Amino acid sequence: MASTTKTPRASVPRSASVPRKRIPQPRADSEQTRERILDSAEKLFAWHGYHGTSIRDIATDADYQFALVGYHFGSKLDLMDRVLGRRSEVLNAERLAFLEQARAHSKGSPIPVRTLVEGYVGAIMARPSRNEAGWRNYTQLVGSAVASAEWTELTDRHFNAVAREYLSELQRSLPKVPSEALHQAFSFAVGAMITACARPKRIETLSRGKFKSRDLSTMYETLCTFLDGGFKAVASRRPDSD
Amino acid sequence: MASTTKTPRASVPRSASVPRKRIPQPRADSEQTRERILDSAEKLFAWHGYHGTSIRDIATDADYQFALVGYHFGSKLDLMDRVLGRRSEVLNAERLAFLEQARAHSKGSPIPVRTLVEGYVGAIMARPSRNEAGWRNYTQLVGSAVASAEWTELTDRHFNAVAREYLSELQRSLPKVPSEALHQAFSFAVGAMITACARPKRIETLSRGKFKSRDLSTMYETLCTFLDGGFKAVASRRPDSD
DNA sequence: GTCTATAGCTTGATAGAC
DNA sequence: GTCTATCAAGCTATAGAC
Repeated sequence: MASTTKTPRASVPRSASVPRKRIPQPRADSEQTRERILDSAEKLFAWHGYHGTSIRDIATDADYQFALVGYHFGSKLDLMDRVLGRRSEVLNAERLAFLEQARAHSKGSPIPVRTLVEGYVGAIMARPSRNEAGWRNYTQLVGSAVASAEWTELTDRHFNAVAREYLSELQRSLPKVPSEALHQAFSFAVGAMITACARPKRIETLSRGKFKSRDLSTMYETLCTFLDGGFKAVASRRPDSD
Repeated sequence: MASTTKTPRASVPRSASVPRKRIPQPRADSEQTRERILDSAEKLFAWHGYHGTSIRDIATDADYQFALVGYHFGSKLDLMDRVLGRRSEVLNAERLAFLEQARAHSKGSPIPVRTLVEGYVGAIMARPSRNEAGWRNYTQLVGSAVASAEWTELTDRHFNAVAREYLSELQRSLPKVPSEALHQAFSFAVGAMITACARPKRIETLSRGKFKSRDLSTMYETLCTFLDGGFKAVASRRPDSD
């Protein structure tokens, strides 16, 4: 399972006793070790689920002894939290930056729905870099975490703050939509996005192999159109009269 | 965890040696036992995931000894399959019946997109009976199964056939939409539906408790509008000219 | 059909050498 | 920072009594 090329750390002569070895700050390769463990955990959690993956599996995949995982991350649950957090921080920062830019650009007038959708969805789907294996595993993991009851607390903590920012901006753009319906629509949109990310191959099996599901950016355009249309349909629905 | 009232089977004097006891056909209460085990498995799989639930947990919840689960269902995986299959058969039958009826009603002309959406989504969300605990657990379980890589084979097997029926009917209603885009749109719709089913409380946490997410039928109307709008937006998109 | 008992394995965590 | 060794607890599966 693990064919990762591991730099032969042992053979690097780290000058046995460096003149001033101060505080036990992370060594040069410590960070690299942590990253490789996170990569493996991310991959295995994504493919076999949290409980379906053992710490031993992770350590083996990363090519370390399994006690090291505990040393660096504490409990298995803490590890899961770090896996989710590592890239959610990137996503959150990008989505907020996009929002700031859109706000600046529109100078107080409402931001088009399509733009908001593109900002939120684009962060995870439109960047070519997001098709690197690590990100694919991550989106897959987040997709199943968001859909499962077990991880509500964790995913809420990592994603809700920014989601609320977009939601309130959406409300400004669609002032006539009742807030409850908008919350519902937003969660539909997130659901569509997240399962598209988590299981991009669904198109392949549904069409019996007729359509190869190349990568996420293939779906990005259609998804934005779909969601934009969805929001607008909810917006133009006649007010409930019953 | 288990407060299920269990009929005291032991005290029912089942006439120790019935005149003609033929083949070991399921006894009267055998089916009831199987159902109760399935109910417990469904609930626990939904809340803690497949690997997060042990056969012991299931047996305890159902108030039986854990060896009995193996006796009735074989391996844990077979049990999962039965849990998924039990209600998917109901859903599939209803969705197909709806489709038949819609076809008969429209006499050869295309069925409106909104109608197709209502048929597919309605089977799982619009029936008040679907808010019974068992169905709620089931939708939650299906939601996480569909979103996770582990269960692709299983969920495909249980749901794809009917999904394809709806998909081809959608294509007849929206003949100008490229087949690939329609496949994508359909999987977005399923994603939105399934996460709405799996995590209906998302609205609650997103709105910080402002909106109680009563039950699935509350969202049904908005979801149909949203999806209908999504399909139509994809349909009216100018053909890609790049 | 249901229960008791147990075999054989894997798990998460940690103590301690280097 | 990394590895070896070990632990108690939990797991699935099954054999056999009733």
